[in-house]
Amino acid sequence: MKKDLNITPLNTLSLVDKVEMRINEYIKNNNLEVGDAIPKELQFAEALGVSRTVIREALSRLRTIGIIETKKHKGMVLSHPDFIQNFEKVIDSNLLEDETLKDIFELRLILEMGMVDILFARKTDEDLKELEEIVNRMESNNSESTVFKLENEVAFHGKLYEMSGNKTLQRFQNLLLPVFQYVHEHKLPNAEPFKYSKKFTTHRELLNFLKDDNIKAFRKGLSNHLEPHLNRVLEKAKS
Amino acid sequence: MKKDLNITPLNTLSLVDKVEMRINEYIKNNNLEVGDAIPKELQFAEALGVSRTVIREALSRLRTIGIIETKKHKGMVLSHPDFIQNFEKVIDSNLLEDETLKDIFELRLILEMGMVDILFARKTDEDLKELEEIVNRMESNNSESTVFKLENEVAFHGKLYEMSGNKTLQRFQNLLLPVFQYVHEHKLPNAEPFKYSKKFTTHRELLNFLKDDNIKAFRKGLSNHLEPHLNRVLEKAKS
DNA sequence: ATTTGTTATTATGTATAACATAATACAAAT
DNA sequence: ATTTGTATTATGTTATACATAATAACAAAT
Repeated sequence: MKKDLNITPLNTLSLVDKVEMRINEYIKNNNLEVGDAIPKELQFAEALGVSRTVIREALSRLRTIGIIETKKHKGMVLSHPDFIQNFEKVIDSNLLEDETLKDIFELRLILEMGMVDILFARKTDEDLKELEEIVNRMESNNSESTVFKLENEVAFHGKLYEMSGNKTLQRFQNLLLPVFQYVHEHKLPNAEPFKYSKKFTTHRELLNFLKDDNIKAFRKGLSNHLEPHLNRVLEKAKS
Repeated sequence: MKKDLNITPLNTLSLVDKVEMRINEYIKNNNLEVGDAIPKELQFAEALGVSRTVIREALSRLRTIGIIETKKHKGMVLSHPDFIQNFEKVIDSNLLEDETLKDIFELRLILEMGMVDILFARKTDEDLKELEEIVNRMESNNSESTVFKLENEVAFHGKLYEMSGNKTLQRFQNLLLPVFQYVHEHKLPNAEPFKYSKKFTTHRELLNFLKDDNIKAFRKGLSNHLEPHLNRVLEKAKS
């Protein structure tokens, strides 16, 4: 029997919240760059008129997202935040929403389809040689061990990301992979046997398209290769 | 004249580091789910034999990455971490490495090229109507104001992401956009006049491909549309 | 009977003081 | 000249105390 007063509650920012903002401003306003030192905890505390406790918690937040680094017992300096690092903990927590998990599943497909141009622009002969070795292993390894199969699958696609030359993309995909596997196994309908509309494009064929510098065929082949996954998320869309 | 003793330094994890891990373990081992309450600060402090200060800093980290939420003066509960949220602060800090910035620039192109399949699977007539309105505005707005042009450009491509139906992708792209603009303007060589190898594909044409359900033409057109950007990152690759 | 006021309890927010420990610079010793 | 000792400094950690908001239980008022 709650009455909806339709009035927005006033947001009481905590001291730490405010201090965090102030320190961020301080860094920006002083045009500080990576490597530059920032004032000591006590200096901040005195300047802002709050206790060291509050300062420490605000600094702790900045440290958590990676924009400052503390040299123990020495001081703090600005540092390059790691774009990817925080994802790891988030993903590792197993607390993401189901919808987000599915979004991530799609994201991985999107990335792989979208990197084709860059992949072809940057692939080297050395890359292709390595990739061929992976494919060879996949074919020789007919032991049907599901674990090995998956391992090789990951190696193949992982190599593609590596070949893109985009480290952030590569790390991002590495992070997405476990989510992909998880959603694949637990969150999507009608898991296995999938009927391909056409012939299934093998890893060997994909490799050959790369070697022949045939981007069109590769794109089509990759699309075909990923079709079962893609279809599952698209089926969902229709229902 | 450093002597290399060939002995690995012992990693001195701070108490907070350890406590953070312990609390993470606690959550996992007890199979706690979103919405579940976690013990009070004092209970943690007592159980782990450390001061409340340390507990608070560890909890602060978990709060920063979004896996717990504290109801002031009441207690803490597990919450869905926001996959994107942490990026905002990182990007806003202006402290990312140049290489990461360029990676992100590419990432945005990759996303846009890669989402075509999903885009076509999910687009609705309503979407197309909205998109058409945007294109109409773009064409009528011949005031040549760079600001307006950019605004419309953003609206058009933003709408494409919205049409993908993938909220995470959409938010991700929104985050990437300012980086994209920044790199576009400050970090890449030979900025403007770009000679298209073929005829430039306009927004109107892209819209029509969508309406005609012509995915092939759209893909090609989008590739052409993004060519100047793509070429710039690929030029870089060769040098 | 419902609302309002009172009170006690609890948990987080904040402040303060103190000590531990590692990094650094510099003096002292050999 | 290199090593060793020492003072200083800044962060890491603990302990204690109080402020404040949420909650519940119950009394008082209409």
